[in-house]
Amino acid sequence: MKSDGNGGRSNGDRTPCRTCPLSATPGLLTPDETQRAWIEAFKTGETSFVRGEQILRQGARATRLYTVLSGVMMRFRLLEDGRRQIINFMFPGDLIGLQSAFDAEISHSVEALTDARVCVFPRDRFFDLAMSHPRLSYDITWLAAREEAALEEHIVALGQRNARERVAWLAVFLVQRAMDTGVAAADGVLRMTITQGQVADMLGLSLVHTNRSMQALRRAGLVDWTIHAIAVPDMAAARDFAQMEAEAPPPRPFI
Amino acid sequence: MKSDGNGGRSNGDRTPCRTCPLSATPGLLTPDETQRAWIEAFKTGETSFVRGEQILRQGARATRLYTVLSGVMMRFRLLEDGRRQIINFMFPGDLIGLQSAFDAEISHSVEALTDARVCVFPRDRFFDLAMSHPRLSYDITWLAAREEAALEEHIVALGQRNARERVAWLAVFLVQRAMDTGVAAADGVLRMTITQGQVADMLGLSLVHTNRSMQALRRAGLVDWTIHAIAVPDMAAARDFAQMEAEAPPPRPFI
DNA sequence: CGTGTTGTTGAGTTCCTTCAAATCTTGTGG
DNA sequence: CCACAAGATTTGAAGGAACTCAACAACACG
Repeated sequence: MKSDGNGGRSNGDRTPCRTCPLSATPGLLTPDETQRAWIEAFKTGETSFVRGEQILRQGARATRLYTVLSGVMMRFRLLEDGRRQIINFMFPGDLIGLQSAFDAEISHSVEALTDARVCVFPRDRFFDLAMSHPRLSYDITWLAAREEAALEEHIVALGQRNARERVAWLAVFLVQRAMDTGVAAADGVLRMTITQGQVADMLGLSLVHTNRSMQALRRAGLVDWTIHAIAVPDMAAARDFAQMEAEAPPPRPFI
Repeated sequence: MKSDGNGGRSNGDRTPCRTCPLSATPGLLTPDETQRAWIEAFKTGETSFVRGEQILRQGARATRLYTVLSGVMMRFRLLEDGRRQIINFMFPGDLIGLQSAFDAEISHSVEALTDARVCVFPRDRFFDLAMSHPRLSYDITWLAAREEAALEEHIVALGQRNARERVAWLAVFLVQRAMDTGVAAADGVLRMTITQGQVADMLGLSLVHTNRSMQALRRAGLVDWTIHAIAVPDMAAARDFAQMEAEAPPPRPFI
């Protein structure tokens, strides 16, 4: 094991794409044999991160693209005065650092929220890949469009919902996403360590007010969110409270 | 002239891509001769919209993709109770409806903020285009990634800034964007009709508070925003007030 | 068994919203 | 060209949502 420039430990075990763990994920569309071969050729290795480690650092020059193999990550932006805004989350199958394929400097950091493992691709071969394998390029565009839709949701949440609605919205979003990607069982409980300070930074609320909002939702029986786990006993009720529309996301491709 | 299903008037004048008005825009990378031919083959026509008309309607099934040729548009989302959140803006060269290339139902509406003209592409040929012309597909991914970065900014603004900072942020964003795309001269003044109600819906603020914030910025000499025009006399000062980082966007490709 | 991190609670203040009404603009028809 | 209606902006006042400051309790880790 050796440490690479970006932190995290790359390790010799390189899962062949044929036995990619993501193939077992119900919400993901497994690529066909041909695509798999292309992906395998593009891939340079794998890296593991422990909870709290950073995959990308704001302001750095990006040299890689990643796909999440296991674990959950968050993407955030730091302001000069130290304030932090969490932009969104990455679950297995999500692509990390697509913007960095185009920009010299990255505008955000990415940190592991749980222990995580990622698949590594070289940034400088991305253009060639896109030219020679249009099908993969198409799937990447698909992923980018979907990511955009998620950010759209986040904007609506921040712009139109009050504190308790935001907390409920985020809980439902995370638990749903986790169930879709196999990170959580289908029982509405996501076991993951998130501090209230992090929740506050996702939702644009103060820590104290976040705490009180979480308590209110717990008393109401809608969301029981502790540092260890998020539990949403009745997804429909919580969704309703947060004014979310039920959506069945179509299966997504992955790289 | 005849009206098509989505509103707007398509008209017989079809600008050949060779003389595309976007070529004159400083912030846009004109495609080369080969690409231009592909684009021209993909294009089905042009449509004009007057201020207030809708290009896409939330919940409808999408059949087309558009590129803005002239004018400014906004993309927004309606909640069940009538609240509205404006997601972002489209300036010349921006692609409209990329998500609709993948999703059956669109999650937002798009409306013309000024009289506008768009270039129309058929959605059902998008996949074929991506397969046969990887270079165009790559550029579209580029655009999607850039759009994502803009939404990221919006999230930071809503999550971390107070009312006056948000108004200043939006003013700078719009004026800068307008100057980059040739919609406004390089004098920091964007002549465009935007009501305070619209501004409120972009920023997640009440109309009354939006009004008071705008007045405060006017008194401070930072932003003079009337229904007819946005004036930012000193971009650097306004940017500083809104805690924005100065950025020189690289030229963007367009379709 | 300390020490640092995270969560909880109380009190006071600020920011933002809501409601309501008045003024100003703009467009339209007579 | 004026009168009028509809839409947009402005102002005041009061209430509520969210923030800050500050202290303490619970927990996790070496």
